[in-house]
Amino acid sequence: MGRSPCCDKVGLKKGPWTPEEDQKLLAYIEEHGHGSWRALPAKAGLQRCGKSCRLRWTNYLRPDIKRGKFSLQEEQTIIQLHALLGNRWSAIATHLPKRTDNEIKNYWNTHLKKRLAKMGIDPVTHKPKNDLLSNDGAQSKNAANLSHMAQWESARLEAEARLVRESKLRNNSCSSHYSAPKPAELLTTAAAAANSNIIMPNWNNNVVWSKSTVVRGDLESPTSTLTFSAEKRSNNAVVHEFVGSSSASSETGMIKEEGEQDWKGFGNNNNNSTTSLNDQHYDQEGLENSLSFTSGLGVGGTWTSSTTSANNAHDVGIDVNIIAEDQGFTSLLLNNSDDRSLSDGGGCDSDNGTRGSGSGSDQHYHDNENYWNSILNLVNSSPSDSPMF
DNA sequence: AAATGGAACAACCGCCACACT
DNA sequence: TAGTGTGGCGGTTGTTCCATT
Repeated sequence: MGRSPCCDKVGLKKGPWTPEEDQKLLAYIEEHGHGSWRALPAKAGLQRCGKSCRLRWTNYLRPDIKRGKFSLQEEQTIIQLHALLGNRWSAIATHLPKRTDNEIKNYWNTHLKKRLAKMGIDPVTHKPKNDLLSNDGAQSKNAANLSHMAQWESARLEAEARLVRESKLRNNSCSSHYSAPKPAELLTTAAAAANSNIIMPNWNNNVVWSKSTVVRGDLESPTSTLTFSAEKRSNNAVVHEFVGSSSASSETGMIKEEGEQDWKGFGNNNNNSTTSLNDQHYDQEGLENSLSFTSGLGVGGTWTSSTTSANNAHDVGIDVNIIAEDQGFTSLLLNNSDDRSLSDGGGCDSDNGTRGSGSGSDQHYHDNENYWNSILNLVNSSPSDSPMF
């Protein structure tokens, strides 16, 4: 017996929502929470399917949604995260407070994609189109795809390794015999394959070249959302802590706003085994001045804010600690990137675009301190910190 | 003023993963 | 363990708005 489609009932309304419907849905959820979406329409007196209600709520009615024009900062973040994550809109949305994945997706398709294309950057690979056309186009494209895939694969392997590690640590908290494979070991192949250059544009018509060195965020497998490890302290786990400070406005950065927590009470029965960014224990009152979060990691190694380029990281954003969670892994990555220094977190400043006098591929891959630094800087820093704007 | 085409956005559809029985 | 229900995600489509001719 097959499963019946969500909206197969005759008589269910489709199409645009009316203000009355919105009101009904809003009122019901405010009073009862959404509970089971499937059951909601009947209870709320709506001739809609549950799925439609859920979409309407998550994409439009939720109070913690910011609508309207995307800021430059947001645009930049989207582009960079897209280069990193591909079309994982929900993951990208995690880093854009108050924006929905649908909105970001639409904005990408209608604005950013075209703009990148106009600038001669392939919106899929984030590489210059010339690059793809010259040499062997198909080969380059394949390499780019491979890059994305490799990043995914590396993230997936990392997540798996961590899960195994965590469960082992819990089960054998006192055992020292466990030797889960280090992420670096798991990732060697993927990391090597993923070592490719990605372009970061800015809207001043400078194309900023960067070389991705496959430093990775804490990505999960492609089928799940981008999350950060909010691991409980286990016996063997080293817990890195990053404390940043910022005067950034709430418009940028990964700041959790009031509404997000408020709505947790509305029947949200998600029991994700992982903790999303939104679940990080942000101290709301302290957001404006300081933020702290921890990331437990089961692999040895220490990291301070000065050991990576993210020395000017502010706020909460991509989990900087994780990038340097494993020195072995980091070393591997650094080696793969021709031992490029990461100490100068200048991000994607104009320096990186000054390649006019250069020649050949070396200039082509002109140091940008690396692509990830830019992402980190941009996502983590206030707009005023960004040389881009 | 009407027609047309493109842009922007809301909503739908199909698939998938996970939880539950 | 298989079957089923549910929610989430990404791709796509439909509709509306607006500028141009």
